[in-house]
Amino acid sequence: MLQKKLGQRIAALRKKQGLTQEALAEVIGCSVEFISLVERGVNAPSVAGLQGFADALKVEVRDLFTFDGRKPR
Amino acid sequence: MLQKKLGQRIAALRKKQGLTQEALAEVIGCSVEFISLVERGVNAPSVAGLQGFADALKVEVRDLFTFDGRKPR
DNA sequence: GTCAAACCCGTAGTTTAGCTCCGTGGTCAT
DNA sequence: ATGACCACGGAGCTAAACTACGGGTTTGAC
Repeated sequence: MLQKKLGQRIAALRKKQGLTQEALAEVIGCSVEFISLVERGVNAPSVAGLQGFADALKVEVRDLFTFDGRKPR
Repeated sequence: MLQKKLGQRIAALRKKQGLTQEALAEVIGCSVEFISLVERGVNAPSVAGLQGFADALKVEVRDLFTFDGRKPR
């Protein structure tokens, strides 16, 4: 449930940056397959990995957990 | 680095709730030792585990990654 | 000053999942 | 019909998430 939403959030942020899965993988330094797994919610990145995703997507880590219509405080 | 700050954040939230490590462990359903490891930044909870921590501490997951003086948007 | 609550910390162990590589096959546009 | 992008399966390695046990330190109350 959580990792599913996290994946969707990451996919959305990636597209907003105009990046392909492969490009994102290269920036982060991980495999393309892993990006796919994460975005589909099959796997979640480790906490250490979250930092890499946040950096690559140019957001704070907490923004990765800021979903849909929820207004950030 | 990240897990260190995460641990401090969790410890702070726990104390704000007036909970002991043991009490928190019982609510979450994990061992007391693990709480200790997490708060000291030795280990980080898995993404699935984060939900448990957030629930027990009565915050959103993203609030676990909202640190120090950083102003939330 | 002693007793206990709360916590730190080491060691050692099991199991999960984070993460990889390789390959296939589907879709869509060009 | 070729290439870019992605979903998906199988198969695997390894680090780390998580546990139990045991001892040791600080703190505060009495």
